Amino acid sequence: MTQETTYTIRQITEKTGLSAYTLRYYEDIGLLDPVSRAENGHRRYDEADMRRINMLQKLRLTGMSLDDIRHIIELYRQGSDTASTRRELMEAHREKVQAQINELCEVLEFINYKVALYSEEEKTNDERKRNDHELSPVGQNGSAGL
Amino acid sequence: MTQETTYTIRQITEKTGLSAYTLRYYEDIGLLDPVSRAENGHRRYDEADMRRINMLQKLRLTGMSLDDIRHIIELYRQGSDTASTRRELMEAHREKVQAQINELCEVLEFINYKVALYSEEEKTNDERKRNDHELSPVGQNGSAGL
DNA sequence: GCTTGACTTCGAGTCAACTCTAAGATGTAG
DNA sequence: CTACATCTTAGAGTTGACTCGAAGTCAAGC
Repeated sequence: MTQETTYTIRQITEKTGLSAYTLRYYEDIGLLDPVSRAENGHRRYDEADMRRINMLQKLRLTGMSLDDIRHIIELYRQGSDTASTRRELMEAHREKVQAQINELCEVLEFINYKVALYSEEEKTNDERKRNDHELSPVGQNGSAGL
Repeated sequence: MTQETTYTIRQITEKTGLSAYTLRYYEDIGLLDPVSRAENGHRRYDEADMRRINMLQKLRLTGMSLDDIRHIIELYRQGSDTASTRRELMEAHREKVQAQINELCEVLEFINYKVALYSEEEKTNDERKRNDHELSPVGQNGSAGL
């Protein structure tokens, strides 16, 4: 049989950006299946582990809790009878992610507005400085919030 | 002078969805300026407080830490000399938010892929069930990850 | 006058998700 | 053989962001 390529925990930390602590933690709490070992007891991750970790990271990015992720993995382990439940969970999650994206886009607008406001304040401020020795002070920026 | 409209903490919880605990906490750690009080010592939030809270919520949505938000507020309190620093911080944050949006869009793709995969699995599964009494089993879905 | 309800304070408690410590095994380089 | 790096474990500690408990004040209604 062709030997499958495997990775040490260190290699996984480099590939994923997750710490070794976190990788062991994920395994402890059942997000990863027990990772196979070299003769000395060190972990050897395989491609399937890598795919699982990738999936974890994607779902974590969207703010899904480790508990919810574990739930889906649990269902997966129970076989293809759970496919429709998994699909439903994913569809529900898709709505949440879409909502997140929409919110973030709104905040992006807001940030753009703030940047413009601060730029304006900078300009006004510079002007005041230039004229400080002969002209009266200019009013504070009269704008909203912060 | 025209009396400015003010709000009780309860009204603010209703408007913002933040708990009263959280509102007091935000004030304690300096995210809100000390809120003015009624004669009985109860908080009376004004429009400026509302705007600040709105801003806080928007930035929190993007995952900015309370500490970073406080830093910007601190700068704001120091006056318009800090406008350029604030602008730079906001521009840096804008990049992060843009990156977040991009990542979330990628994950959305991934989720769509998973939904399709699970749907496929469902279908195959149903078929297997329908034929269970006379046909041989069908192979597991041979696909990636989870 | 007594109860109810909305608030107040301060300090402590909770939760998720790590993150680290300590002690020990193994492997490689000098 | 010694030194050092890299892993192992179980369990404790940390962080950020709340969240709550206890005790007290105050106004309105019965």
